[in-house]
Amino acid sequence: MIISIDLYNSKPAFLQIADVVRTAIARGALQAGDKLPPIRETAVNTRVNRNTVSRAYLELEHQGLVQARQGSGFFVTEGGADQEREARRQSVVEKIQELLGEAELSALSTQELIKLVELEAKRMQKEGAR
Amino acid sequence: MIISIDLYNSKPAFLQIADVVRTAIARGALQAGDKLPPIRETAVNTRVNRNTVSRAYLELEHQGLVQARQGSGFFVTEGGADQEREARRQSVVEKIQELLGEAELSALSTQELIKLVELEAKRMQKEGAR
Amino acid sequence: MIISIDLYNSKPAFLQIADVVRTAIARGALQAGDKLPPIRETAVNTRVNRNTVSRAYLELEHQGLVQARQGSGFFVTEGGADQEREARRQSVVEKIQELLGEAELSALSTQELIKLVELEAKRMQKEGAR
Amino acid sequence: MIISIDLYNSKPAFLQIADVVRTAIARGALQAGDKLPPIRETAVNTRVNRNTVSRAYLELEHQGLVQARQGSGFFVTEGGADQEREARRQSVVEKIQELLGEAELSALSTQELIKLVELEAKRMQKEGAR
DNA sequence: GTGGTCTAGACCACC
DNA sequence: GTGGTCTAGACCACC
Repeated sequence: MIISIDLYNSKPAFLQIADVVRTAIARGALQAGDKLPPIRETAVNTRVNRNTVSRAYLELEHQGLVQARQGSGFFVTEGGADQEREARRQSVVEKIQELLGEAELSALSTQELIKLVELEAKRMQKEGAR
Repeated sequence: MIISIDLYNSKPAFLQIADVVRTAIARGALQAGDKLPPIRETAVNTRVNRNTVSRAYLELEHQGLVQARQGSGFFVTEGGADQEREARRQSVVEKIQELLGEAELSALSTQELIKLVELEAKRMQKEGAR
Repeated sequence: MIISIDLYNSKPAFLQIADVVRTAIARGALQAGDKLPPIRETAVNTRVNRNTVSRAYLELEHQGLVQARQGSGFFVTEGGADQEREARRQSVVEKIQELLGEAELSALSTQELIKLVELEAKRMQKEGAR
Repeated sequence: MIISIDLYNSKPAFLQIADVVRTAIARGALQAGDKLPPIRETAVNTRVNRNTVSRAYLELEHQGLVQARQGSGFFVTEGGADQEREARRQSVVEKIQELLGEAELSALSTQELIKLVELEAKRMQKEGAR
């Protein structure tokens, strides 16, 4: 796994790095027990100081997604994937609630909203297939 | 129709007033040809200066949702409701696209997303029924 | 660029100010990216309150000709000049249609009308040269 | 010649009647010495009181376009057509001046203006031919 | 320094 | 009664 970020993005580099790892865990690209790329290696790949990568990994450790083993590296924890997926599910649920509120204020029924979701999902699939 | 706003909200008062009217138009509470509450009346109800209400109504006029008739008041235009509903639909579609993007990064399938939408819709219905 | 208006004109001051700027954009005196004179400066030059200038600039922003940048000023937008020129061309076409209708009711042929246009154009050129 | 007007038009009936006659004179449909339709007849055709028609005809007499002959009717005067055509020409010239002024403020050259006049003239001819 | 929002109050035009 | 324009002045946010 190679981590790369966008240095021109205004989002702090350490947050971007943490996000990339979180997404990899959520999607199963990194599974329980898997080793994260070493700090030095990620620092080179992202053209960022080692301290910045360190901060990103510590962030993930505080969150309980990964765990450092002295002299060996960072490893994905047992419940990490489930925890991250649950957090993302929560965030999606919140956005859905906003969406439903907005739909209600727009005279859009839930039926129509779901149709729109299906429609857009198909459109994205097609575009992704290109 | 009585317009009221939240003076402690950081959102400018004139925008809040415009939004209340826009929503009323989108939902059909104010229909084509209907008269908006007079500027002075809304100023009293919202505890805001006449100029501020004036600005809100002017905003809606620029948008083509209402039209002023000198000495008579502001009236909802013919195509106003359709225009506003279409704008809101567009905004909902954009949020759906964001949501689908996020769902994909979270290993959430479209099927699961739609189930979540249905679930939340039911929950909100229940809460609304209370 | 210095904006000045006629305070004794019955046309509202904010419209006069907006028209001066619109004309400057149409003629290329203000080009895409150019900064408008600051609100306070124009208020002094036109002997009008800041709010009045503000309203004029807001009008232009609603129209898409200029754009405000917080703490920096108002700037002419990319497509502003083209948009304004097209609008003016449209307005001229409408006046030409009226003129042709009137000419027809006056037993004036199109040929004669065009001769009149050329004649008047020359007269104005001479007067402008003085 | 039958005179008819639009009773729902906000323009006063007597002015509408006078305009119809003036246009007929300018176009040569009514020539020097020709008799205008009798007041009573025009009153019936326009569904208007005889006094109103009378006022219209008097207006034209004041202008020197027609002349009453006791017990006989109203007749187009000798110089009437020329006078009316000159007046209309003058009015057209004034509108052309406005147009040229506007064109100048819009970065439209006289050449382009004349092209627009020719273009619109052709368009109107085609539409009239239909 | 630059724009954004708001108030209180004046005077006007149209109805 | 209803909207339209304007002033003088306040306080704020972004730079």
